[in-house]
Amino acid sequence: MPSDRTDAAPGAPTLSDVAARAGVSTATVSRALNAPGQVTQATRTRVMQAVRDLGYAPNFGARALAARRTNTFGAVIPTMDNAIFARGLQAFQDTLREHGVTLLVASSSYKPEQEEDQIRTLITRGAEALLLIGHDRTEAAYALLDRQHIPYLVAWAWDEAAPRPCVGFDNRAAMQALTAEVIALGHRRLAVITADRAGNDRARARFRGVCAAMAAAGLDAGTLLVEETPYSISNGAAAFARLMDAHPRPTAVLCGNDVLAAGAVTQARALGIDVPGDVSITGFDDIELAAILTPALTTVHVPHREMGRRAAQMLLDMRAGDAPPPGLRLDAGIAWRASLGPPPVAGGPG
Amino acid sequence: MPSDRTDAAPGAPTLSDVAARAGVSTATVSRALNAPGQVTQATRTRVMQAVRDLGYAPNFGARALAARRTNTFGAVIPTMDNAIFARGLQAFQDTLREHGVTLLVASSSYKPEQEEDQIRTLITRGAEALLLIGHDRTEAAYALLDRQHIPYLVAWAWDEAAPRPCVGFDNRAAMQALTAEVIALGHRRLAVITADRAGNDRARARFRGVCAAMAAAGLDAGTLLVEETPYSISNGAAAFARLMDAHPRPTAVLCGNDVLAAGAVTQARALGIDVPGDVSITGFDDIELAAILTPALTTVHVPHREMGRRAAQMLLDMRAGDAPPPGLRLDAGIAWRASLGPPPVAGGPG
DNA sequence: CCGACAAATGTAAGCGCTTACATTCCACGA
DNA sequence: TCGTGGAATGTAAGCGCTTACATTTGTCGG
Repeated sequence: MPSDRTDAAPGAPTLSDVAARAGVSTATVSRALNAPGQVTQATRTRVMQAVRDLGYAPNFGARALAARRTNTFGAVIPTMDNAIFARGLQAFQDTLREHGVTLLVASSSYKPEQEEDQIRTLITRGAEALLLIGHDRTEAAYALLDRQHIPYLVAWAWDEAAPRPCVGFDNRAAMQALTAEVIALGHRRLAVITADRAGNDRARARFRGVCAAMAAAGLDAGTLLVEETPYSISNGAAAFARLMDAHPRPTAVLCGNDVLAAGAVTQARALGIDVPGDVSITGFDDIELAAILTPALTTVHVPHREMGRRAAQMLLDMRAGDAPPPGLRLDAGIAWRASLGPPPVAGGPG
Repeated sequence: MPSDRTDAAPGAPTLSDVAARAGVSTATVSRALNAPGQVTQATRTRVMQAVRDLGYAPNFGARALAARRTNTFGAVIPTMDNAIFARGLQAFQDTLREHGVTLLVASSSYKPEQEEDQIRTLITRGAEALLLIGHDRTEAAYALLDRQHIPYLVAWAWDEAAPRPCVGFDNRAAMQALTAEVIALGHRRLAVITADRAGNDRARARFRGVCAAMAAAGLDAGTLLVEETPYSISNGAAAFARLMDAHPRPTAVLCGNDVLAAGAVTQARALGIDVPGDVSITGFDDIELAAILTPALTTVHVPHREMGRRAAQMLLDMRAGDAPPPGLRLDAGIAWRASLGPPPVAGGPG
């Protein structure tokens, strides 16, 4: 019969309720829970029984406050709407879990102010380290991170000039390589469907990759048709439809990612345009969707899982006090599938 | 120059650092932050400046501890891997945000023990109310919820017999209606690709819907071919391939959800089987993917957004102390697309 | 059977915040 | 000029936990 004040209003059970029921002090309960080795087998059993009887669940806030650690990391991704970040984040989370760390995820809807907010929220909730996507963000966000002494890592983007730890692939180089292949197949009239480039360094880098490949092949980048639109299947479809109104039509449409490409492929079918017979379409990311489209999408394969794993490892090391590691560059290759082929004969080089 | 002990080790700035810098007490800072009206304009300005200067972010744990509220809800969904729950959860979250509530999401991988764990974790982190998917879970999980006095709501499933508040649609009835249409088109040899039914009441209900429709049409449910496999595109593809080895082949394959159906459709193409010419395929959920498959998928349309919105509203009411509401049933209709048609003539009723 | 040492347990001081209550300040009317 | 009341601010007591330190218990050699 607990005589503790906490049983006046029967709220959720607390440590001292458990202690009272088990007939020990709160310190012993705490130890039984967190360092079982420091407690007698008999005591532990008694405590555990009390925990079960009461349906006790510890209060994270109180624990964090007292112990000065949370074992929690955070990640802010641009969107949860599509699968671009899902696989990498899963690997990130799995690796963290192996090390006893919980991951909190927030999304910014590709908006810098919202990202800053989410960073603050995650810090507030005790994140001891943060994973961020790409380099573009407000100065205030970086300042906040520094003031709070929170280690952070930029992922999904590798940039040799970056003044911050990052892990990822070279978006520009990967897109340049893909574009070079497209050009090698004979395509001359190219178009791009890109996400908003403002505030999105990955999108900008990919776009620059296209331009670089054209320049390298002696093509005039001024002939490149550009559609800029937020990531979504329907936006990709609409952008593709607009491109098909151009005269002359482009023979290859390079999409900033697989989601836009999915819209393009779908729209092509709706318009009765054969892919890749009439127009070739490429993506970027190689999400699961890419392989099940009709035709299956030729795209840039990104090592999502490895990136997630490495990111987790790097961030764990940084929390442990290691010096910020140098940027880690992973390779992104081309996944060859059916949506890319030579240009139609009638529309060949001219 | 703060003389506070907290500046000995320059950790993250705290309330009292801000107070010192602004030249006021911690109480005033707290008020400036949480109840700006109670503080002079001048004071507020000074405090806010100090907050910015220091890059202060409040400590959620400490705040929750002192204020005894977190404005946080939780949701445990079976998986984040596919899009089934994404749209509904987004609407849920948006509605909560309008009311100043933050959502924490965890996933259980369709495993009851893991779900129990995640429920405990969310409670631990201060969830004041929980959204759960479906009715199947351990007794211990329900006991925990009750002990902690946490209001919770079951979503994605409506069941008139449920002893708990729930919001959703009638999985059995919806699947029965779809199956009835399939039978009405002339199909007699049916097959089902279902998720594991153990621990998944939605999958069981959908399966029962198929059986009920067959019984109602005078078909022998014993002739139904059944493939049970975890939700994933590749599992759906493999299950479909197995079904196509049967003699005689089924003329319609009813999938437990769109993800499995996506696998089936893809596999059909790989096998050179025409959909719906040779075999019809249906899904369930109507996720974005359904419309962009080739052929586009006939499926059960689920009112994800409305369900999410309603769930949020119900849970907010419950937190406010309202009596648990009666179950709320939403309608799920059929989204007619291209993947369902009459059976091939050679394989007609016989 | 005793003392010494280690293992088990208890005591109590905060962790950073909110908020009830106490105090101070200020504008205003008499 | 002073008293008064409400607004602004300060004081300090916890919220539920962990952990340094103190105390008790148990074990073993002599």
